Amino acid sequence: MPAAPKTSAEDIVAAALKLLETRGLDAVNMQAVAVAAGIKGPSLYKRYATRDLLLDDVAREGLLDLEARMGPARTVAAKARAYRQFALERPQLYGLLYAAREEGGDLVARRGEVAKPIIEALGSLAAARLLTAWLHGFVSMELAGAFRLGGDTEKDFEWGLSRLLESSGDARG
Amino acid sequence: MPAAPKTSAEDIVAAALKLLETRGLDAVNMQAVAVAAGIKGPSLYKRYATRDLLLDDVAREGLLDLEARMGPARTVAAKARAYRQFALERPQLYGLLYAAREEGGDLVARRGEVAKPIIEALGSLAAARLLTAWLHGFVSMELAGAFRLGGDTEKDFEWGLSRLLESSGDARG
DNA sequence: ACCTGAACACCGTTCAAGT
DNA sequence: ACCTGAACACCGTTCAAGT
Repeated sequence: MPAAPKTSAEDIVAAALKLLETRGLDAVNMQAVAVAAGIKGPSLYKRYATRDLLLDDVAREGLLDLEARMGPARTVAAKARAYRQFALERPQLYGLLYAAREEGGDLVARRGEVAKPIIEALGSLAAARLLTAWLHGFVSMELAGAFRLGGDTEKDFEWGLSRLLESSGDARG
Repeated sequence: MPAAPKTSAEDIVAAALKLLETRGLDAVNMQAVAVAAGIKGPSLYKRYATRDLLLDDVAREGLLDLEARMGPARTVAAKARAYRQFALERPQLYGLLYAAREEGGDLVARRGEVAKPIIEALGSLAAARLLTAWLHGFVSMELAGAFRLGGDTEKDFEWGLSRLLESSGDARG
């Protein structure tokens, strides 16, 4: 007899995302995700052959959220601020986005999608790499507590941003 | 009867570092590190209460290596190149350096030490944060394969570096 | 087709006992 | 003091059996 699914791909990824932000990456284990999605651990393997593949899908969903967040921002500066806000609001998810895993997956390509609007707006691959590297580095270090001692992180972000956008023709957001 | 140690802190960290670079972070487990250092798994807990504390010590050693590598470089540009070379040569170790773990540890402070010479040379905390954020972001993305498609990574690095050091009074290395 | 309980391997960690 | 074997908990993963 054909069997009715008790859950869906959306529910599974949503359950994993919730566990990730509320209890951290370690809490996103196959058993916990499965139960949160209404099934048992082993059943999850019908959909994801390994935990890494599940995490890839979680990251993919996170990248879509990030793109949606940056999309409406018209200037590069506004996109950069939206990027940072996303990382500050969902630090565990942001950490997952840049934790390289599966070789076979297309995560690397999907990460590249985030940078595309910036490359187009700046009109230069080198300039886009300068900005995106700084952006990723800045929020990574901020999340890791690297700026804990002294200084005004907010001001440093804005200062760096305007410094990097100098003479690049981007309207100030 | 007092018992003679079969190994030393140096041997343990060295064994862990070797496992890290040759077989990745997952291979740095308590059993494997212990055996590589000449003892059995449970004995390692006499020196490190948890695996995370062992990894903290490995990261601490890695940061000392990184500082030693950057030390001789006289200009900020040369320090930045040394930083990148270190990351490219020891990617697994570099990944470990910036993977936040123990709250109680002093790793965050030790990471700050690496930036100190750059802050001093540039004479501005904001300018140092701009450069170190870009540096960390650039090599992180490079290691993660973000620059896989198109462009000349080497040239982009040099371009970004000179762009960031413009009008900062740093002699070209 | 999809779900489940039972089982296995591996790893972090503890502990009582050895020297 | 430091080392060890045995044991436990937890988790990723497999599999035979259910519907």
